Amino acid sequence: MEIQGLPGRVLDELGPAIASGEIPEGAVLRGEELEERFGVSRTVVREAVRVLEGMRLVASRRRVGITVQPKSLWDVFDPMVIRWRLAGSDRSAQLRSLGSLRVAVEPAAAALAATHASDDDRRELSSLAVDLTVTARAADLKTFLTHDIAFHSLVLRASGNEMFAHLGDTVAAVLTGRTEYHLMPHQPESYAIRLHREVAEAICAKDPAHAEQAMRTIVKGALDELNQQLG
Amino acid sequence: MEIQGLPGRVLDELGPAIASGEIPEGAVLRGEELEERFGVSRTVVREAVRVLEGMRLVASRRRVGITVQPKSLWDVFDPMVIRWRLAGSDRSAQLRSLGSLRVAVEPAAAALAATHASDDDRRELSSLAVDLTVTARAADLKTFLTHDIAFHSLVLRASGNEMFAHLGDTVAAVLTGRTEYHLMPHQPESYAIRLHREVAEAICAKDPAHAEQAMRTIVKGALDELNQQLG
DNA sequence: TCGCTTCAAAGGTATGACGTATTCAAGTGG
DNA sequence: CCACTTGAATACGTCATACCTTTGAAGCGA
Repeated sequence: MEIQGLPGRVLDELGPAIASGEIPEGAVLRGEELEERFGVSRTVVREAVRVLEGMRLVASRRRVGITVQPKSLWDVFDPMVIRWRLAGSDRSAQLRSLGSLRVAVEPAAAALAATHASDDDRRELSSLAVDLTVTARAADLKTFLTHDIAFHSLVLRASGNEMFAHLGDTVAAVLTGRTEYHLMPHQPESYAIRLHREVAEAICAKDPAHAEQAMRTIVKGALDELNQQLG
Repeated sequence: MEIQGLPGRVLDELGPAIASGEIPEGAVLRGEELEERFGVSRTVVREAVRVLEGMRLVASRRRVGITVQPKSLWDVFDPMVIRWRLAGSDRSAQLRSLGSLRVAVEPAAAALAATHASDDDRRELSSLAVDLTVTARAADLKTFLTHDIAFHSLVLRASGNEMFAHLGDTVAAVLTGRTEYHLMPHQPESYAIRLHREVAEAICAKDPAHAEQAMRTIVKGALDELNQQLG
């Protein structure tokens, strides 16, 4: 849960309902209705609605009520919105969007990391690449996922760009979702593993072009695979 | 103003103060203190704080107060946060981050637009490229900015990726900020203009590679220029 | 039919009361 | 002298109520 207390509980039910389209665009909710539905006071409902308003999921107007905004206005980069959509019926659309985003961002992040990463980051990256190889051979999907997330997050963080770094959690959500919904080959491909090591080596060798190219191959492969599985 | 009513007023003052670092990380505010400072009731303060909490700018804990979160936790993709940082002392850092993001995203968006754009989008894009040429010759900076924003927003939208599309407003803020703070050559360069036309033509000709390459040259040029001006 | 008035519905704000977690410190025992 | 317990102070959390403001829509009259 991201936000605490009763408003958090309301958000955890209302947010996914809206993000998944269960409550459609243009639907109108009344505050009193929500109070009854969740058995909480006006204060709590209002605070929850304010947060949703901050994400542009809803807008509140006098004499009308709380209306669900058209999707095009939603803050699709908000981590909560992303999580809610990944959990709901919009999952595949969200995964596609995130896939394209990864193809755009991660190669650039890898290139930047090759020039900006600290020595510690470079060492950690090499270490993670080895871990990936080992856990892949052992077919230990759970640990593999952990290391995969750590690897991609670290590259994003090492890029030195705060916005790229912030996408680490989102990428983590994508990778997790991919394994959870069995959208992944049961045995991690050795080719992908080799590419991860290539990325790590290129970043250690301060070779931006190579790091970018290898990372692009990784994320493009992931996107192709996704499109194949989703039809 | 993004959020209405008194909470919006509080946000418009508190948000920028936090985002600009005027109120530093780790600082602790008390609700009562904010009530007095803004002359509003608990209700209003609490709702404003909830929104800030949704952006991860602050966290509220019992017996402690409202503490400003470390920057690394902020939702740096939230449009409000971006605007606040662009308006404050963090402006140059924010512009750099956004510059790198553009280099990553816009070429990818251009490539996608070349294959996904509708015929209407393609026509509109050609038209905007012409408008850009004309207003650049006339040295009409204000109108030029309008068309420039329209051009880049349209490419992002035409990519068919909702997340890319959502970055349109952010790019608009960057372009606007660039002219406002005189970080732009007084007369738009003819080279950049030619590249814009190249992008439009490539998208119309359904040539993803060319569109991507031309757009990359544009945004890389913008980033170089920015780095030059900021030292 | 058009335009004005009036009314009521729904959110917006203020305030008082009470609940509750959390911290800090005093006190206690070893 | 240290560690643990205990209690009270503090600041947020929640509820309930009252009243204000806005605004859509019904109703009325010209």
